[in-house]
Amino acid sequence: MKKTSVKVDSKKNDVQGRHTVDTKIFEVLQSRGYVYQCTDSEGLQKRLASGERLTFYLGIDPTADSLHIGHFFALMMFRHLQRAGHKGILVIGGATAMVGDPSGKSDLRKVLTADMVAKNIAEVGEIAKKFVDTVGDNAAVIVDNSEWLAKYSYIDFMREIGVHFNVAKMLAADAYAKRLAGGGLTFLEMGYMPMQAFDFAHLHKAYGCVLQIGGSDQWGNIVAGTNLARKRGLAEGVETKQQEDLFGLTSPLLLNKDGNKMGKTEKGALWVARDKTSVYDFYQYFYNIDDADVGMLLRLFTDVPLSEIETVCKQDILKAKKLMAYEITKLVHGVEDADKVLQAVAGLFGGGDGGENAPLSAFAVKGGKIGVVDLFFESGLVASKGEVRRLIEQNGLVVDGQKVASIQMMVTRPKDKNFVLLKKGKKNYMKVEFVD
RNA sequence: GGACAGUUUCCCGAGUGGCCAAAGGGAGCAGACUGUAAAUCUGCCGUCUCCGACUUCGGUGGUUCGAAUCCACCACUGUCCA
Repeated sequence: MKKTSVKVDSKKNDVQGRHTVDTKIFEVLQSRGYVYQCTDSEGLQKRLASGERLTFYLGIDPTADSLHIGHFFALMMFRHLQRAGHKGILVIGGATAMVGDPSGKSDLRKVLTADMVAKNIAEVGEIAKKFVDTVGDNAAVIVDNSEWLAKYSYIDFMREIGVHFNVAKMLAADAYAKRLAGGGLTFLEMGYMPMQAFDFAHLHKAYGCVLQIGGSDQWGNIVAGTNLARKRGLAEGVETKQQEDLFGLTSPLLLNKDGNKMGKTEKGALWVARDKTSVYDFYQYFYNIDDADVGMLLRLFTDVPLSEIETVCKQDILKAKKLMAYEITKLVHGVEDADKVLQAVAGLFGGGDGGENAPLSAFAVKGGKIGVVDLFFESGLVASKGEVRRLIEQNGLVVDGQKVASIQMMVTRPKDKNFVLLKKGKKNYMKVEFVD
């Protein structure tokens, strides 16, 4: 994996160790479209504008071994806040993943084994580091919530934390609505909210964390956290100072102009890890996005100034789209890979021969020739041989610029090179290498 | 623990003994038109040695010439009662 390219802006801190904080960060977040709900918008705005360095946190449950675009959204918010000079804590929910967040789900989550969770923790932490700066003066802290949750016994947790939860209120929360409507809400799932709420309360106590950010589906959990922290503060006699109020901030769901969730590709979710979604596919996903969504994506996932976004979208939507896809790819996969994709794309779609360096998935063929049907099927570009036949009938397959006309066709190793470029439809490419 | 309902191809959802590889919709794929966009039109959309054969309708067994459809048991999901 390449170096993480999150820069530390040292100018943000002066010599005395006093922190210079971007007091406009709330406005920045708002104008770029990150803000959906806030527990106390005015209060938070005031705190963020005060110039004081705040500690905030974002929790990610390692329920899968990679991150998808939804996480990316929250991590961008994290990045903005950290760059603005605030101190971030990234909580990897090793403990909460063992239970499973029911928020917004209509079915019970598959319960993960401890092994799976352990594996996911490592992977997710690794990827998150691309967005989260862990060095420098306001280095982010990455912690696993099992550090503090695992040591609790059931009885202690119920007595200390559970006592603060009103089930009637929990059930009224939007997060449980779908599970409740389905009628299958389990006690396990009810137990999730207190855990996450406890995270916030704990972080407040241990790190002075005052702000939790997350996706809109986290609203219920976040509010529960702010409430719990207050209640516990009182219960322990540590009266929470008024200005020490806790804040929650959520980002909207990432929807395209038709109101569908973004981040799905034909192969499933759009992943941040390159072995799950290749850099090329990642770039292509964004390039092929609807024109109407380009501005939004530029605001959310790039650092391009707002004024520039507006101009470029208005004047040249194709240029804007290209910029957006490139910038996002660069952010997630690094400059080198982003440039490589750009080069390949220029070749593939610009008429030249981009096959040579294209970061496309490759497939090796033994010997010098192979039938087209087998070739396309075995390369994995097409799911079944029947489909290969259909595609040939529909003129959808091309080998090295040559339309496949018959299922009988044989593909042979070219004389001047040792590979051949397969194309399915207009934009699905794959490289096939001939090996001996 | 008891009574009842359900489990269909990627998703939703028809199908109650042969006319079922299984209606319809969505998603997806390909072609035309374009800008690697959208919209629109057309075709495809279980697998294969593809004008024929094979395997699917929660699982296992059974009835029948013949079952996604009937019976038994099991599993899971849900509803109501305790």
